[in-house]
Amino acid sequence: MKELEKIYNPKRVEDKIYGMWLENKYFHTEIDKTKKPYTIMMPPPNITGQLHMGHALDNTLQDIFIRYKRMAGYCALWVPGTDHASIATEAKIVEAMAKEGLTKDDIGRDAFLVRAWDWKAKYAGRIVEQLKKLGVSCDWDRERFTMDEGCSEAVKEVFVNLYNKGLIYQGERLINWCPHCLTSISDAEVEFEEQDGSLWYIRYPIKDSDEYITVSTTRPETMLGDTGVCVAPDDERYAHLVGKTAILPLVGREIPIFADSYVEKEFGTGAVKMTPAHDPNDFEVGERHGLEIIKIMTDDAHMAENTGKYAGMERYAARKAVVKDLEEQGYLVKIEAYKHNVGTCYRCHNTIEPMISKQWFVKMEPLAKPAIEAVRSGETKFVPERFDKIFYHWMENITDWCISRQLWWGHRIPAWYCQECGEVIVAKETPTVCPKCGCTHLVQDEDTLDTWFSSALWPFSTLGWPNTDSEDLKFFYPTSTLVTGYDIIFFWVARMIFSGVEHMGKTPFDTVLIHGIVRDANGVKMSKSLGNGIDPLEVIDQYGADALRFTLATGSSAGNDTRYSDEKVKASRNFANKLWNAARFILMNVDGEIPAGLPEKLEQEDKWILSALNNTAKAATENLDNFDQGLAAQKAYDFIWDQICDRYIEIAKTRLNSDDIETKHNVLRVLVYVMNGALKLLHPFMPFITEEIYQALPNNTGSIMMSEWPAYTEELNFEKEEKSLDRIFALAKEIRALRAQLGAHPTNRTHLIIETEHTDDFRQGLVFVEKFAFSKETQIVTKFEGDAKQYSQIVVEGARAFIPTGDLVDKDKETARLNKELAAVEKDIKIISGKLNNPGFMAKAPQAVVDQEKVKLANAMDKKEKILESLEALQ
RNA sequence: GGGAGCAUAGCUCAGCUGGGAGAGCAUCUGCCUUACAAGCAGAGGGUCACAGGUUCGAGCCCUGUUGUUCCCACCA
Repeated sequence: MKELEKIYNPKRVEDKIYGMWLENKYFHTEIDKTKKPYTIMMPPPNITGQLHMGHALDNTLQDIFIRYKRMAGYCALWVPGTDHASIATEAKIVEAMAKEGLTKDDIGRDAFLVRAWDWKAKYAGRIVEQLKKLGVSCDWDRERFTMDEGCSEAVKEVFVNLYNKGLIYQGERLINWCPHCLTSISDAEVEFEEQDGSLWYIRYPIKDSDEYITVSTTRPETMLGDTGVCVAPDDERYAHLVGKTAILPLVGREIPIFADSYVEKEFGTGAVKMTPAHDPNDFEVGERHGLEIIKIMTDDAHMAENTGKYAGMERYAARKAVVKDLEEQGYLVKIEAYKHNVGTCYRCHNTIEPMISKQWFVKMEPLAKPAIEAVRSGETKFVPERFDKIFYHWMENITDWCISRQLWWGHRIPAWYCQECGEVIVAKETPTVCPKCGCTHLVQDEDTLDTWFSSALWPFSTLGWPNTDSEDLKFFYPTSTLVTGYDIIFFWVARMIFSGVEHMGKTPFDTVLIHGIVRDANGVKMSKSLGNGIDPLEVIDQYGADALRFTLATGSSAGNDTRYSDEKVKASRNFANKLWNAARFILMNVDGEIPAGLPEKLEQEDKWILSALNNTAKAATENLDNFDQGLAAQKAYDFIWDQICDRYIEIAKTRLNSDDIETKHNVLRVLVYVMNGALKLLHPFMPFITEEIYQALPNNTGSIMMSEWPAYTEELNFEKEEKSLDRIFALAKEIRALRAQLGAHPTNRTHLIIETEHTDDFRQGLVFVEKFAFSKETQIVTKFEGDAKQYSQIVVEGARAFIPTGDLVDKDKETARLNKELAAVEKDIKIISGKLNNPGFMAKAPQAVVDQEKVKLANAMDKKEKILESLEALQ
C-alpha cells in the first residue's frame, strides 16, 4: 500500500515533475513523417517582461492544445522564444544608464549594444524560467530569439527582397514622433486619449487690407510653422479671400489663402491654419497645394532655432508664450474649452509629435491585397470568426508602415550610403565598394527596424527560413494554431499573415485562436500603472500551477475577456485535492500486484462508469477540436467529481471490502482504468497532478504526457447499463431528498420496497441502493402488494419506492412535500398537454419531439396518480 | 462619425445547428457516512435587459430601444 498525503501539495510535486519531463526530452520534437504535424509558435514574450496573467492565459491555452494533440498522435511541435522588444528594452537600458549618470551618446553605439546584450542574457532567462513554472511543454531545445542569427538572416532577406521589389522605400513624410523615446513609431503604435484642451481662435491679417481671417487651433504653438490658410471651396464667407495672402502674426511670414475640400465649413471659423511639418492632414493638403514645409521643433519637442525668441522652449511652454504674445498683440480672438483626442506613444504614453522626417516605409497595398484574399478564401480562420472583420477592415484601410526606428537595439537597417556619390546600397552582406562610383566611403544607416518587423517573420524564421531546403520548414509550415490576444491583431497577426503570404506563398497558420484579456475581480484591466495586476507566480506558489491553469482554461472562452479571482483558483485547487483524494483512495486499496487492464467480467456498474468515461472522452475531444477548451475541462471536472468520486467510488467500496481477491481486483482494475482515462482527459489542463497520480497508479509506465489520448470506442458503449444505473441513482436521490426534508438522520435506516419491471438491475445494484438511499432489508418486487396507506412513495421513471411511514416521522412535513410535488407535476401536465393539444405542434413538430412529449405526459400522469395515492394514504 | 462584444440565480459565468433554464462561489438546513470538512447529503434563489416580430415552439433567429465594454477613424 502506498501512503499519500491527505492534502495535495503542488509545491512538492511540480518542479520535480517538470524536471523529469525535461530530462526525458518529452518536449522535444523531431520530424516524424508517420504522424501529422501540429505546430504552434509561441508569441515571444519581451525580454524585459515579467510573467503576467496575460502570458499565463496565452501559454496555458497553447499548452492545452499542444498536450492534447501530442497525446492524440500528432507530431506536435511548440516553438518558444523571446522578442528583443527594441523600444521597450532600449528604454529600460537608457533608464538604467541614467542612474549611473550616463546617456547613450556618452558611451556610443558599440558600448550600448554590449550593455543591451548583457541585459538580454540576464533577463531573457527570467521570463523563460517563469513560463516553466506554468508547466508549458514547449520544445526548449528550439528556443529562439528575434535577434538570433537565423532570425536576423530572415530580416535581412526580407528587407532586401522587398526593397528590390520596390515595396520598401525611403521617404520624407509625416510620421509619428515620440519625443520621449526619441524615435518614430508606426501608426499602429499611436494610442489616442481623450483630453480636455482648448480651441484658440486667432486672427491673421490679410495683406494690403484691414481685413482679418480668423482660424482656430488646438495647438497654437504650431502657428510658427504655418505656411498657409485653408478654407472650404464653397464657403462664400471667404471666397473673396482665396488667392490672397495672409500675414502670420508674431512671425510676419506671408502665407497663401487657398481652398480645399478638406475643410469643413461648420467647424470653428471654417478657416484652418496649415502646418504641413507638424500635422498629418496639413501635410497632405500641403502636398496637394505645394505648401512650404517648415519644421519648427526639435526631436525632443522643443522649439527649433528658426522660431526666434521661442527657440529652445519646450512645446507647452512655447504654447503659453505664443498665446500670451498673440493676446498682447491683439490677435487672440477667444478661447473655447474643447475635448479632443491626442495621440500618445503606446510604450511611454507621452504625447506624440507629428513631424516631417526621412524614414523607411513598407508599401502596404500590394502586400495587403493577397493577404486579404488568403483569409477570405479560408486559408486562415479566425476563432471566433468575427475577428476576421477587424482584420479586413484594418488591411483594407492600411497606410504604409513606417519601419525605421531611431534606436540602437534591434536589427540595423541593411542600407549603406556612399559618402561620395550618395548612392544607396541595400544588401544582405556589408558592401565594401560603391557599385556606382567605386569608392569605399560607405556608411551604414544608423537606424534599426521596428521590432514587429522581425516578429512578423516568426512563423517561418523559427523554422529555418530563408533556407528553403529546411526540412522543418517543409514539414511544420504552415503552422496549425496561433493563440494570441485580440490586442495584437494589428501589430502582429496581420503582419505575420501578409509576410507569410508574401515570402512563403502560404498564410502562416490554419487557425488564429483569439482570446481576451485577463481582468481583475472587479472587471478592471490589470495594469502596472493601476497596480491591480496579480502575479501568476504568487498564485502558483499559493495554489499550484494546475489550479491556476484550470481556472484560466475554464474561465475563458474564445474572444472574450475573463476575470481573475482568488475564489475561482481556490475552487480549482479544491478540485485538484478532490482528485488527489480519489487517487489516494484507490492506492490505499491496492495491496501488491494487480493485473493490468480491464477484467473479463464487468458488473453493470463497471459498464456504467466505463460508458460514462467513453462518452465524456467523445464530448471533450469534440470540444477541444472546436477550441472550446473550457467546456472540455468542465466535462473532465464533472466526470471526475460527480461520476467517479460521488458514485463509482462509493459503489466500489462494497466490492473492495470483499474477501474474494478476484472480486477486489476486478473492481480495482476498473477503478484504475477509469482513473487513468480521467487523468488523461484532464492532463492538458492539470499536467502536474495528473502526472503525479498517473505515475503512482499500478501498471503505468512512462509519462502520462506521452500516453494515448482516450478515444471513443464502441466496445465501451453500454447504454443499457447507463440507463439502469441512472434509474437507481435517480430513485436514491429522491429518497435522500425526502429524508433530508423529514430530517432523517443517516443512522436512521428505513425499510424499502422497490416496485419495478427492472428487477434484475435493481437486484444487481442492491448494495448501493441501500448505501445511497440509507435503506435496510430492501425488497425488490414487480408488483407492490402492501397497504399503500402505510407507506411514503417515491416515483421515478421506471420504478417506485415505498418506505413505511412508521420509519420516518413527520406527517405534516410529508404532506407538504407531496402537495408541492403534486403542484409541480400538475404544472408539467398542463404544459405538455397544451402542446399535445396544439394542432400546430402536432402537425409541424418532428415526430421524435412529439413522441418524447407523449412519454413525458404518460410519466407525469403516472406520477400524479401515485402522489395522490400517497397523499390519501397519509390522511 | 463607423463597427464589434456583452446584458441569464446575490457574484463569476456555461448554455452546441430553436424542442420545458445549468455550474462554481455565496446563502440556508443536516451530517466528522473509516479517500477528501479544500468534504458529504439536501434546500432556497432566475418575466434569460426592454419592446416588437418570425415560429407549433425563442435564452437562442430578425428588428428596434436602453445600459455597458471595447475597437477603428481623428474636424483643425
